[in-house]
Amino acid sequence: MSELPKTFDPKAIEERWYAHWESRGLFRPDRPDATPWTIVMPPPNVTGSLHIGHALDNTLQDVLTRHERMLGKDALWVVGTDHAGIATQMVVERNLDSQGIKRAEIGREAFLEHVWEWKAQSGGAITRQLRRLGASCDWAHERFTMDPGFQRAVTHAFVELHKRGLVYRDKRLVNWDPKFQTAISDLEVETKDVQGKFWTLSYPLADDSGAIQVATTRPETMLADMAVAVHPEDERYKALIGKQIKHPITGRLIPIVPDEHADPELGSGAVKITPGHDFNDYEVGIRAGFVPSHNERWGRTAPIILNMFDREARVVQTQDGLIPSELLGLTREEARKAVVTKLEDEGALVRVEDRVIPTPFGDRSGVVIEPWLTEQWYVDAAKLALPALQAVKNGDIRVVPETWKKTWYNWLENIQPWCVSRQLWWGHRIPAWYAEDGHVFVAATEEEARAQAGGKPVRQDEDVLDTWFSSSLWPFATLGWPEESSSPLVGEDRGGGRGASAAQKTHSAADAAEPPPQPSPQGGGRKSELARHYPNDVLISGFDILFFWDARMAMQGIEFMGQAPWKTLYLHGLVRDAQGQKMSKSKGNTVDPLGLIDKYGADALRFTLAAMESQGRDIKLDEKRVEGYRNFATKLWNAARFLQMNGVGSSESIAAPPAELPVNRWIIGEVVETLAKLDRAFDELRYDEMADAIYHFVWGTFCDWYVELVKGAFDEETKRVAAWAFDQILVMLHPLMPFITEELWHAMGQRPYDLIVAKWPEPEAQVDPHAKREMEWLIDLVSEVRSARTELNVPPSAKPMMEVYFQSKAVEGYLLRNEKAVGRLARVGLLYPEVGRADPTWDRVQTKRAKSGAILMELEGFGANVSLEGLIDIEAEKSRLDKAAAAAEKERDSLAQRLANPNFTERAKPEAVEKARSDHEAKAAEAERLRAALGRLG
RNA sequence: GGGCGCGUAGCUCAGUGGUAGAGCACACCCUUCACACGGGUGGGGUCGCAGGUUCAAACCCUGCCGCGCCCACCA
Repeated sequence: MSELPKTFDPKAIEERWYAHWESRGLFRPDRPDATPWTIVMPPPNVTGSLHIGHALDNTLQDVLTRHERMLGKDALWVVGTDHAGIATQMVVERNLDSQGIKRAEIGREAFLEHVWEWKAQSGGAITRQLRRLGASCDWAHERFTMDPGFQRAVTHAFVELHKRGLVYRDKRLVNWDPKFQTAISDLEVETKDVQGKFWTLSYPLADDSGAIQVATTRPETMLADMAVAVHPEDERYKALIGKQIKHPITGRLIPIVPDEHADPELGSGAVKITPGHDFNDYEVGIRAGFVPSHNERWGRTAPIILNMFDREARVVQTQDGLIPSELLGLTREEARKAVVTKLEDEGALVRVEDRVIPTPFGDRSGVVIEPWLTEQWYVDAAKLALPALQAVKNGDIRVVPETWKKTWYNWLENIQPWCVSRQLWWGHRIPAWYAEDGHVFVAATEEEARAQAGGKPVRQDEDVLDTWFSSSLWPFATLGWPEESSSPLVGEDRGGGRGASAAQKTHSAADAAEPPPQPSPQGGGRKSELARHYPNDVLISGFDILFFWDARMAMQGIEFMGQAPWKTLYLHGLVRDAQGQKMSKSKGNTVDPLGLIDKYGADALRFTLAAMESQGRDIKLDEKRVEGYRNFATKLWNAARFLQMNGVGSSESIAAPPAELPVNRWIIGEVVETLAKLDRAFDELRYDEMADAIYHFVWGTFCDWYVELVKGAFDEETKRVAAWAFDQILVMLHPLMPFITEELWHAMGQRPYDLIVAKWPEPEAQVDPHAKREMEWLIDLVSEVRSARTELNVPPSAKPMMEVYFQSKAVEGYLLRNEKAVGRLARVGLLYPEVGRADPTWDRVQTKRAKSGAILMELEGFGANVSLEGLIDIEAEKSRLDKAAAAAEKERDSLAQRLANPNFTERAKPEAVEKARSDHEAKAAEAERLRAALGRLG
């Protein structure tokens, strides 16, 4: 036992304990025979730094992991970083730029070397920051989504999917990001409303018999128009169907086609069709027959689709060579202006209106996305989605909160093919090789591909995979998949790692470093890490990546492992600022979790995030709240100091010590009840309830009452019980506040093991209802006296005498056993007159005292007067009693009214009626007592 | 257009059928020998609005008002 400093300084202990835990391998003690429990951390971007969302996400995960570890399980929290294709490539490219090095000039290989170099030097700052939060993940096996093992897994997955016909190459319109010059998936497109214009153009008929008006929000794309569509039932245009139009700028002859896409209500009812640059028009083109359909895609004579943009979205010549040369090379914006001017000059511009246009933007680049015709690799998401959908429907995956199930269904039911190729350099190179004739071979290695090609030379696909493709393998690829190895999981690419594994290997049960773990029902030990830890037990993620990551993990996990990747999917909300605004760097309203940790300690931040995490809501983070929980930590710290000063140390047993004193029997029961609340909260993943239960027990029960009640009365029994109860507090609070609890755990006594691996309590002790009733009576009495004193302005320093009487032996016992505590807490001296309540003499005593100035206390089975001759105003006392009596009467009457209603007594649940009856009796008696007291005052 | 969610004390939020809760803030009192990052006491709510179901509704149902988010090709 060591003496505690007077003030609690989180900084002084956090770093020390984290290093201690990590260096001894306590985040993953060797428990081969224990029941496995598994969670994987959403791998943060290697370029990332810890923001408040990470802090929330990882706090929630750490709370569960620490709890499961304390339950004796082989708790594995998988950690690692994501290579983050676009983000990382951008960062490195920018760095090189500032040194005057251009990516395009140095070439792919040299660039990738720079990326790896950058990663070795500055990547993974976030992993240090996670440590500051207290995250107890398995660093010894830290992974990276580009480490060699992961590369093998990704390649294997892609090749397998291809074999199974679930991945294919296709030429169709994609969302093209002209800034990054890569395809992106639907999910990476954000549609935002932009103030734009609506142009109505006049297209002349080729036979000079007139013109047709078309409306568009993108006039520049008219250069690649291939048709004009009208609704087949639109009477205005029926006669024109089949006629040709002479395009006003290019002179191209294009048909008027019937298609239901044309909305007669919108614009002129006729719409220009540009299949190469608009998703709708592409579909119209297929229906009208001038765009290759999916069936004829690989046919010999695929129709041509006109394209007028290059990869930067600058105007290029269409295949028919009809775009006027002065327009070539213009950007989209320039082309729009030029086209409008030309149309105006020709009198083909009918009208321009202002209009709000839903416009697609790249979520990372921020530029307008261009639908563009390219060949890309696609995953047949619709097929993979079905079992993922089913897994939630049939309960294989429990979704918390349940409301997200509908979103899950809705998205998976309408899922589109997933474009997984990216025209980037940094990422998993697609394992596809092309022969000179264009034939494609998908294989794990070039050798295999060449073999498939009959020995002819092959060239690997230049593209890389969507980062989410690799991270969707995270729940099993981190565990050694595709190898079904039975050897312990081996981390890869641990360059600069912290070398915890050596310590872990030397750590064994012989050290008595931890209590015996809970044995696995399967016998454990024999199975591989993959078999032991898949499926994972829980996944915790923000709902913002539900589609990006969670759903894709479910699809890949079921496809490759035959089972959903996790038993429970827990989704939390976003952290917002105190005003409820989404945090963003541009708004400048971000809260830096590390700053909060510096100021208030990691425990306070963790506790705040957990306390505010109620299911289904975003969190509005208010720094005041963090401050409040810092105060809570200080309160706990000082309680420990106080116990120490009174000779309380650590508990000798995990089971509650034997106790005779009601106050001790009572606090043991309160621990048991708190534990039950916590266990329920853990079952239901209710973090707010965990925090609430332990907070109120520690502060409101243990500190405010137990410690106050036993103050100055630390006999041996009380010391033992106090030590036990405080130990239980430390254990129960540890998952939420790991640092301060570990510190106090050791400060309170010599321990055979660290708190991080201590055993989570089991309710071996019992609630003693007698002790509970007694202490609650006592607390009521003290509260009543205090309240009356304040109301009647009795000086705090005054210590008047309180004359008491009892109606029953039981109540007499309550007071006699606790008279010192009552005297101290209520600040009164006790006086026992030689009369009882049944004795009419007592009534005269009360009346006499009341008239000369006394506070009259009336509790069930008990009465008292606090003599305050000359100190109180009788009128004030009268009004106090009258108020109390009126309140009791009001409740009595409302209960009486309910009981008088035969509908209630006949139809309500019997328990409800019974409760109303007993409440009514109690209230009636209380009112009577108070009125009697009032009567004595005249 | 479809879907989801929210509206409870000044603020942030619990509470899912039986007499409204917490933290913070606020007011008053207290240098009581663990803690002023503390202790004590207290004020404060037509539970968005209107109907309905029920003996009984903050809680269930319907509609409305206000706010937020997600999805969707209206040129």
